[in-house]
Amino acid sequence: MPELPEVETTLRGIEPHLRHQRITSVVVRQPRLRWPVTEALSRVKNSAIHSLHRRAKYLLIETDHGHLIIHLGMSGSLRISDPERPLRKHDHVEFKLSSGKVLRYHDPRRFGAVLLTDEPPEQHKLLSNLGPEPLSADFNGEHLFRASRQRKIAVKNLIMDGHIVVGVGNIYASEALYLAAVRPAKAAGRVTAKRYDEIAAAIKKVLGDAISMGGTTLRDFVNTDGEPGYFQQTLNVYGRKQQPCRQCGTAIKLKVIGQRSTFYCPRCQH
DNA sequence: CCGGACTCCTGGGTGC
DNA sequence: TGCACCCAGGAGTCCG
Repeated sequence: MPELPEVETTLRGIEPHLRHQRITSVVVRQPRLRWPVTEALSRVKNSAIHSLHRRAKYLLIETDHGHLIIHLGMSGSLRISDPERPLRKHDHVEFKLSSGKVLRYHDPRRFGAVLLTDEPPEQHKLLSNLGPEPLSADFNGEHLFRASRQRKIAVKNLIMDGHIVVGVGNIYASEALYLAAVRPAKAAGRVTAKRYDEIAAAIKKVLGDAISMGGTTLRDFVNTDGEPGYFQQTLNVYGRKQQPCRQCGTAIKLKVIGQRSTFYCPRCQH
């Protein structure tokens, strides 16, 4: 399940293979993704790729004929491949490149998206109301503190709200709150400024470490079937229900918050 | 505006 | 080994 570090790792993996390329054709095998992949996508045929960027978990590919906006949902991946390589089940969209390689979008659960927009991507409605990037200087404890006043939602839901800060998925939300020693269910409006400093720092650490890890284990994105080095970092709480806390030995608890599994140490986190 | 529920989908795990 | 069942999850959308 790609979280922000995996999306960043994907970007870094495919970027060298797409830079200075032209898209020579587009094949859509399964148009039913999060939003239908329409015929309009074929407009990128015969256009040059100028740049790749990431905003939140969206990959943005600038071409002569608009920006491709790609989201991996929770099971999506992008891979550079040789065209004669056999298709895998769920290889839904393919871009042929002037290099002779192809970029394949693969997504078993089809929660992802492949869109094309004429607008500057930051003005697209999916991107226009997003909060700051978690690793940017705009994101800090003060930002969280201000955004959380009068809010009754659980602090975990606050940090997972893309309007507040982008890129904090379910796994890293639990991990960051563990590092910050804050109970996930605590009302966001009742968390102090000081503790938001710790939460912001923990988010930066968890995501930053995961990106470094992705970078160091980055596989060749060409012709690999395996996933790149996702989740190699040691998780402290996520998925560790009933297992001992690494700091104090207390059994890790599982609690569903906002329909999502949430893990925490009842002794270390308050 | 806010909070919470619902929704899309398939693979993997479990229990019988 | 097969089958029914349940669950996971990003994030947009809807409802009260």
